[in-house]
Amino acid sequence: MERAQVPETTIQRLPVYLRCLLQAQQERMPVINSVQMAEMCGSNAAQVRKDLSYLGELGTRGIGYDVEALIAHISRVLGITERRRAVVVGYGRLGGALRSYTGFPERGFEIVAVFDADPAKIGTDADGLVVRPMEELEDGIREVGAEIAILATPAPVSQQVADRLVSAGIRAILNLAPVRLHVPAGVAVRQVCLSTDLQILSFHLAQEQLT
Amino acid sequence: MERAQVPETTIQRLPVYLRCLLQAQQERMPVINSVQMAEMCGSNAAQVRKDLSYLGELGTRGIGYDVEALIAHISRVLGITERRRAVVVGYGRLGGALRSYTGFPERGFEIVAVFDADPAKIGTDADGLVVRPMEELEDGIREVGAEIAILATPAPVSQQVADRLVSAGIRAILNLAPVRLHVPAGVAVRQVCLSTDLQILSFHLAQEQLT
DNA sequence: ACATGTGAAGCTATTCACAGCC
DNA sequence: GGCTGTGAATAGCTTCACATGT
Repeated sequence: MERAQVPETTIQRLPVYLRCLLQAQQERMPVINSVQMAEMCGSNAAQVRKDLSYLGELGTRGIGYDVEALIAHISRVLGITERRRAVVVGYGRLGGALRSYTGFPERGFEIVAVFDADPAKIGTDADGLVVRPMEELEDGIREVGAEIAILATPAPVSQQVADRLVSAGIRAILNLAPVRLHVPAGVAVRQVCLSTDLQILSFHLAQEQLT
Repeated sequence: MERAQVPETTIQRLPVYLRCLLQAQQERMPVINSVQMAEMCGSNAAQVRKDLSYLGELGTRGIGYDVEALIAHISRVLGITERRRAVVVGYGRLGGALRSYTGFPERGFEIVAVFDADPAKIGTDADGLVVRPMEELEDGIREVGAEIAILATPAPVSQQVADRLVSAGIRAILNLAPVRLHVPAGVAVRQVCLSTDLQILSFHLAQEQLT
């Protein structure tokens, strides 16, 4: 293992840096420095430098960071130099929105299959893909070579679907249902819960209101 | 200021505790202890106790925590004893999914208005609400007394819409567009970016793959 | 006996400040 | 002179371990 260990907090900021670098690239900036990056992504210069230094010595003293090179490097660290294949499981309103979200392809991801349990949806069009039945989940995942699953099923069934995803070889799950998933070690899960975010916002409103 | 200062990390876990307590309530558990809570929400007992202790002395030594009382207390801290009113801005596929998401009402939130810029959508039904034009944004927000905005507009216009939300008195924004919003102090923003989450998952896949 | 609440210890992350290099 | 990379200092979070109360 060459790369010592990039802290998890740093990893979580890499996508932000990448976004800001892509913007700089569009603005035809050949080089960017830590102060500019910090401004663009709402951080501070020392943090940016420290984070990037975990990935290697990527900058040039007195100059800054080469935008192209840094984009390439962060993309490599994030493992998105090739587009990664993902499946959407649960084609309700949220699953539908995710399937047709245009931001994924340009950020390194491709939706390659869609599954749902509802017989009325099976076989219908999902923005260019066909909605497949849950019975085909394991085979379908192997067929298309998907590595990531976006889980947009109803909360009560999410755990059992997750178990099947894992047994089909999925190692990364983005869970949109408000339940904690139990998965074996080696499987990465990220939880997105909009109600949770709203409740945190509500806390801040409540704080202000007790003036 | 009576309540010393609840750490931000603790606040972020309160919604998780609340979810787990509601589950305990449904299972007719009158009392729960820190070990059980930790198991249910994937934390550890010391963390649970420390977090809850920031809110006051809510447990009984030798017994544990009264489920009902703790639900009430956390709800109060999160400011969701009354349902908070939110507007959805941007009624595309994502905005549509959010508007009809049934999880909000039971977690303390109510969508009270929907706005969009597209003339073809204005006036149409949004699951029981009427899609209103962006021209009515400020007046509409004041009219319905909304405190929170869920921002699901295209990335390029999100900042200018956010500015208008703030000038209309909104103090909490849930931003679903992949751009950093600049807002004045006193306005809380939470950023949800699914591409970011996928990229973090991709990093973990990449780590494993370099075996 | 049992489980909370909490100082203290240990650990991780952020910020500072400057040496090192262009 | 300017900007990176980084050890040192600081701040913040988590875990431990036990005194405290039921």
